[in-house]
Formats: sequence, C-alpha cells, structure tokens
Amino acid sequence: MSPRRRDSEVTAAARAERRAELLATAAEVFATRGYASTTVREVADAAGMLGGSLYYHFDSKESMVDEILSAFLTDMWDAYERVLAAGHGPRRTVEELVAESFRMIDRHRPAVVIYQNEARYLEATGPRFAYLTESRRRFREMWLSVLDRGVLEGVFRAGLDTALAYRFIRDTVWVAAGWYRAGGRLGAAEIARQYVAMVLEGILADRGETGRSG
Amino acid sequence: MSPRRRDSEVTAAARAERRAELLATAAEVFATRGYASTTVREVADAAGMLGGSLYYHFDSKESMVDEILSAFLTDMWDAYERVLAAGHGPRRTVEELVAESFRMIDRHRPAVVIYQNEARYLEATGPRFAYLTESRRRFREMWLSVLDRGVLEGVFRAGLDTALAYRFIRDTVWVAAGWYRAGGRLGAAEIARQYVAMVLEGILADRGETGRSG
Amino acid sequence: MSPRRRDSEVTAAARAERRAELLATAAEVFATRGYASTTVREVADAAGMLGGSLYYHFDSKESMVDEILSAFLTDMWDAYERVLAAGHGPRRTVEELVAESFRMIDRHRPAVVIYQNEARYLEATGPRFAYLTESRRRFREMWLSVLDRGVLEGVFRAGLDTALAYRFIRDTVWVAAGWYRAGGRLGAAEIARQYVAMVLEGILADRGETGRSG
Amino acid sequence: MSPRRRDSEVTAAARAERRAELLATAAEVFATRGYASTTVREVADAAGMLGGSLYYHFDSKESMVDEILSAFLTDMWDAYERVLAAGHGPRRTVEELVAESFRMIDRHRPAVVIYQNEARYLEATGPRFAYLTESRRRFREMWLSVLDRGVLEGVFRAGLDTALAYRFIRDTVWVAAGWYRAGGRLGAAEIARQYVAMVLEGILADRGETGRSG
DNA sequence: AATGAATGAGGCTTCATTCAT
DNA sequence: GATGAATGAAGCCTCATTCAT
Repeated sequence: MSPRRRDSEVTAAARAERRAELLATAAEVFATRGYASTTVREVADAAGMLGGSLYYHFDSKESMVDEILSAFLTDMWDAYERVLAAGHGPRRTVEELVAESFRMIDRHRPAVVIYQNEARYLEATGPRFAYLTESRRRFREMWLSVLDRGVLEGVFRAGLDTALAYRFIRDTVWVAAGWYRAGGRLGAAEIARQYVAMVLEGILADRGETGRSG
Repeated sequence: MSPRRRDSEVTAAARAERRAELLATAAEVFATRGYASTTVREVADAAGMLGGSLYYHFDSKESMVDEILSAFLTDMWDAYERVLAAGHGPRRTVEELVAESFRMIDRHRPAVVIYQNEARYLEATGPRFAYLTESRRRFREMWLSVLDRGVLEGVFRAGLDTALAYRFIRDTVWVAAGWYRAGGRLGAAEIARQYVAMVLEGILADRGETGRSG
Repeated sequence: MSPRRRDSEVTAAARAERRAELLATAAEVFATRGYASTTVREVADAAGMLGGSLYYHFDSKESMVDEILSAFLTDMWDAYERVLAAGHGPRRTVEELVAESFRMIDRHRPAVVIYQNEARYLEATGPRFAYLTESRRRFREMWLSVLDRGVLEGVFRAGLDTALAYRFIRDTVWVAAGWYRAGGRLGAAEIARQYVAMVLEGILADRGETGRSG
Repeated sequence: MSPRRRDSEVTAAARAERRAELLATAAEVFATRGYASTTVREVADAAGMLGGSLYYHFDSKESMVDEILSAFLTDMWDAYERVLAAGHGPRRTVEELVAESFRMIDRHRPAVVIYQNEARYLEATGPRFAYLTESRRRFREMWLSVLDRGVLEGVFRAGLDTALAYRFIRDTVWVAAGWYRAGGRLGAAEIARQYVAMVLEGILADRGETGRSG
C-alpha cells in the first residue's frame, strides 16, 4: 500500500480491526462458557461495553459465532490443502496434517473449542450453519483417503479399521484444544510430534515381544 | 424379598421405576440437544407428559442431570475399583480400564455424552456439582499412576510424557461416546480391543524400520 | 351437541373461549394505541396477567393481530357473499353492502380499526399478511363491478367516475369505525340508512333547482 | 430584503432551507412507514446521512413531526380563515372548504397522512401535541356551523343529521390523502369538484323517482 | 455539518418453576 | 399422577439519543 491512504481506507481498516478484537473476545467467552449459555451481556462485559453496543458491530449473537467459525475453517482448509497438494506419502501426510492441526489449535484455540462443543447445536439451528456439516464430511473423507492409501501401500497396519482409526485421530487431536494453553509447558510443535509418535507407534516399549490382544 | 410386600413397597418400587424411565428419557434428550439448550418442555414431550408434570417427580431440571451423572459416576467408579483391586500389571490394567470404559459408554451413553459436554458448565453453576471436579481429579490420578508405573517397569516407552499420554487416552476413549451407537457395526468389546491396540502399538505396519520423528 | 360432553370437549371449548376473550382484549388495545406502539405488556395488563403469560396462549404478538384480522375478514366476506348471491339490482346491492359493513363495524369494531390503520404496516412485514392485500383487491373489484353495472343500467349518474366513487364509499363507510361506539346515539342500522341516503342522494335540499357547481 | 445580507443571514437562510428539505424527507418516510415504526436511521438514510447527524438539525424525532404538523396546520387554517372571511353562503362555503382541503392534500400530502394516522397516538404522548386536539375541535365546530346554517337556510336537506354529515365529509375528504398522488389521472381541483358533487347530490341518476330508504 | 461509536431504556420472547384442580 | 394456566426472571435485540472527533 502507498504511504498515503485515503480516510475511507483508514476507517475501514480501523473498523475491521475493531471487529476482529471483538470477535476474539467473544470467541474466548463462548469457548469458556459455551455458546448457548453465554449471554450477550457477558460478551459485552468482556469487551468493556454495554450489551446493546455490540449490535453496532454485529447483527446478532449468531452472526458472531458464524464469523468466528468461518474464519477458522477457512484458515484450516487452506492449510490442509497446502499439505495435500505437496503430494507426500501417507505417513508424512499424517504427520503434517496433525502438525497443521495443532498449529490451528494454537492460533484459533477458542474457535476450535467452540467448533467441538457447539457444532451440533448450531447445525440444528437452521441452514445457516450447514457449512459445518459439510466441513465435517470433507474432513472425514480427507482422512479416510490418507489412511486407506497408507494401508494399501503397506505403510499402515494391514487390517487397520480405518474408520475407527480416523475417529481415533480426530478425537485425539482436536479435543486437545480443550486443555491446550498457548505458552504452556510444551509448544504446539512438540505436542504434535509426541501425538504423532503415539498415533503411529503406540506407547508400548517394545513391540516385538508384545502380542496384539489383551 | 419376601413374597408379601406391603403397598408402600410396591408403590416405592413403581415410583423408582418411573423415575428411572424418566431419567433415561431426559438423559437422551440432554445428550442430543445439550443440557442448557434443552427445555423442560422438550424432556416432558419426550416422556409423553406436560412440562409441569415433571415436577411431580423431580425438584428441578438441575436435579435431573444431577441424578443422571451421579448414577453414571457411581457405576463407573465401582467398575474401576474392581479393576484396580485385581492387581494386574500396567498393560493389563490399561487394557481392562479401557474395556471397562467402553462398557460404560455402552451402558450409559447419554450420561457419558452429557458428562463430556456439560461438566464444565455445570461445575460453574455452583457447589452442587463439585463432585464432577473431584471425579476428574481422581480419574487423572488413577491413570497417571498406572502409566507412571508402566514406564518405571519398562512396559511403556521410556521417556513417555505420561501427562500427555493420559490426555491422549482420556480423549480417545471418552469422546467415542459422541459417535458410538449401541448395536452398530462393532460391539463395545471389539471397539475396546482395537482402541487398545492403537494406543499400545500405534498404527504403523512395522516398527523396526520406522524412525520416530517426521 | 349431546348433553354429555367428554372432558376434552369441555377443555377445548374452554380454551377457545379464553383465547377469544384474550383476543378481544388485545384487539381493543391495538385499536386504541396502535399495533406497533402497543406493548405486549399493555395487552397483558388489560387481560389481567403478566407479559410472558400471553405466550402460553399465543405464539407472538404478530399471531394475535393475525388471528384478529383473519376472523374479521372471514366474517366480512361471508356476509358480502350472501349479499352478492341474492342477486339484487345495483342500488339495493349498494344499500345492503353498506348495511352489512356497518354491521361489521358493530361486531368487529376494534378489528376494523386495526385493519384501517395497520394493514399497510403489516403487509410490509412479510408474506404472512399477504391476505390483507388480497382482500383489498377483492373489495375493490366487488365495488367497481356493482358501481359500473349501476351506471350501465342507468341507476347511477351517467359519467360517474366509479373509481373515485368507490374510494368515496370505502372511506366513508370504514373510517366510521374510528368514531363509532356501540350503544351510541344511533344504532348501526340507522347510521347505515343515513349514510346510504347521503351517498345516493347527497345532502342538498332540492336537486332540481341546483346546478352542479363549477 | 436588502441587497446586502450579512453572513449570518445567508447562513440562517441556508440552514432553514436544509431543515425544510430534511423535514420533507422525514414527512415522506413517516407517512409511508408510520411515525412510530419509522426509525431515525430510516429517516437519515433517506436523507443521505447517518442517524446521529440528524441531531445536529433537530432536537428529537418528536420535534420533527411536531414541526411537520405545525406547518401544515398553520397553512391549513390560514386558508380556511380566508374562505370563512369571504362570507359566502353555505353551499359555496362547503365547496370552497372542500377545494381548499384538496389543495392542502396536494401541497402537504405526507403531513396530512401523518395527521390522519398518528394524531391520536401523538396526543397520548403528552401535552406537546395538545394543539392537535384543539385543531380537531375547531375543525368540527367550523363544519357544524356551516352545515347547521345550511339546514336553517333551507340549502341542505331538512332533518339532515349534521353531526353525521360532518363526519361523512371529514372522512371523505381527508382519507383521500392516503391514496392521492400528485400528478395522477385527476388534478386536485378536479377531484375536489367531483367530491363536492357526490356530497351535495349523491350518486343517483335521478332523484325525483327515488324514494329515500332502501 | 457530519461521522462513528457507544449508551441505556425498553420491547418481544423464552423458559424453569409453581399451583389449584 | 397429571393438567393447564400463570409467574417472573432473564435473554436477545432495537432504537432514540449523545458525544468526541
């Protein structure tokens, strides 16, 4: 951009920034208290304004979550697409998808929590949130395709129930958003590394000596 | 029981049965719609009565969830205690704890879902649900103790981050309640077996040839 | 009906009666204060209950006016149809339509006032009130047809601007709802008689001697 | 005015003009949407500015209608006074009052509509709009006096219910503001002529052969 | 003159709960 | 045991108004 902006640019940018701030605040509150049981007044309190004032910036409480979740999902799918486009083998792809997921948790933690906890409720709310259903379907397809290929290529265990493994990974990764705190003991990358290790190799000390069933 | 009951016994038993029925209904609805966003009227509808009528049986909506969760947690801890009391080694203990957990999901699925989704909200509600916090603490301690012992005894990988592994297992197992359907493709026991296999051994085909990091 | 009703019949009848009472109250208030500027609380006050209680009986404020206006229009069109079906000549038809209209004002005064004042606003509210527009169209067609026939048959003045006369009559008759009070000096029938006289013959003492004015 | 104005004069004139523009816009919107259900923002939109900006020109939404209605009523009474001062007989006076009224509708259509629809509401608002009540009283007195004189002098039908006839004329004339569109098929003068004809002579083709009742 | 952001009162509506029958 | 009607608190949202810029 040129060093000289017109007023409207400055204004539009300032407004966008304010919206983003408010959305970040709202996301935090929704994630902590739950969307349905968060009152608009609580969000406003957290933002240092009165309840009605939020409606200068947003149409409704619903449009706030909508924007929060849309932004997150857009960002997430961009990242996933980049990984898939790289054309790695199944194992590396799994590693990178997991790493990317933890990066998402790092950047959009509240949004991820909201997605985990409220998606089903929001979808039942009407067609506005149909894209959540769609995202879930696409997510499942992506993972199944990677896992199936891995089994086919002999990288993953023969006979692996990929539908089950998919859920295993999905739950494992995303639920982490519930307890992850940025700046905690472990960084997102390190957590991702360890998760991947567990998923790929399990927790047993030595596999050779270990029978499979209990 | 004796072959002759007094009326009050019959009545008490019938009443208890009716309560149980109603609680099962309520649990189903709470699990599906979310506790906070389920109305008492919805529960009553599902039970084939009018909203106010539920108050003949229960003090409040809150006391319904309370009873649902208490029953579940009591049952769960009884089972866990039996496993721990058996004195198996770490691996077998893990296997049985996981199996027991899936049995719980099988028997108390709605309660488990409610527990997963609403515990945090309910705890914030007041001291009435302090036992949920306590249960979580106890659960964590139990698992950490098993995992730590496993590492110490060389059954689990040296250097395993047990705090992380604990969360890994916890999430992995319990979130399953969200998608598990009794009578589906796989029985609870089979799912448990496969989960345990993944947790213990990972999904890789052959560990010997596989480096640990990505 | 048989002298013995089942409970459900009694209940349903009682409920319908209560609804009718409440609607009558609401209509009165809407007519007096205007629909948009009447608060639900005002309606409830007038009905001797609290604001929220109205929602046990009705879905919304909007559905209240809806029911009020629908009932009125249904009744009105039934009456008009009977008049038209009688097959009288234009003059008698006009007389009876006017008489019927004043009977409507007598029976549905608040509804008529609401219709006069709020129809345009309500129509702008969405498709729910499209039937108001439709009713207006049908009303206009009915009157134009009667007036045109009257001119054709030489009963009404040649050269009469029937579109203008239609509005003249329409306004003349219906706006009366705004000031008419049941049990006032004149009954509905007497008012109708005098209105018809004015419409048909004007207010001049003697027509023969009177030029039409420039 | 002198050929040389001071700045303050220019400014004052410009300001007055802007106010008049804005009031015309506001009147249009109030007439179309209804005063109570029109938001200040809607008025501002129509004027091409933001909601808050109107408050530079006006104290409140209320003061806008106030000014609109006052201007109209002042103009109207000036015209009526001129007619009355001319000292014509009853019939000519009626003709000219009606003609004057249609001229008012032509010039102040939105104000007339607002007056018709909102007067009652505004009067209930407090003493500020007491002049509306007063105007109505004065209007009624003026007409009754003309009509009564007409009956006394034998110009109007003996036995005419002048209270009823007054309302008949009032409604007939003013409600026309609701549908009148400047530049339509008929000019204000022509509409006035036909209205007067209907009021004075009715719509019947031939009075001699026509009995008065139905 | 006008903007942009915020205020705060008040409106419609929902819902857990109560209670007479 | 259950119903039907009502309560009253609280939630989301609207909107006239204010004010610093």
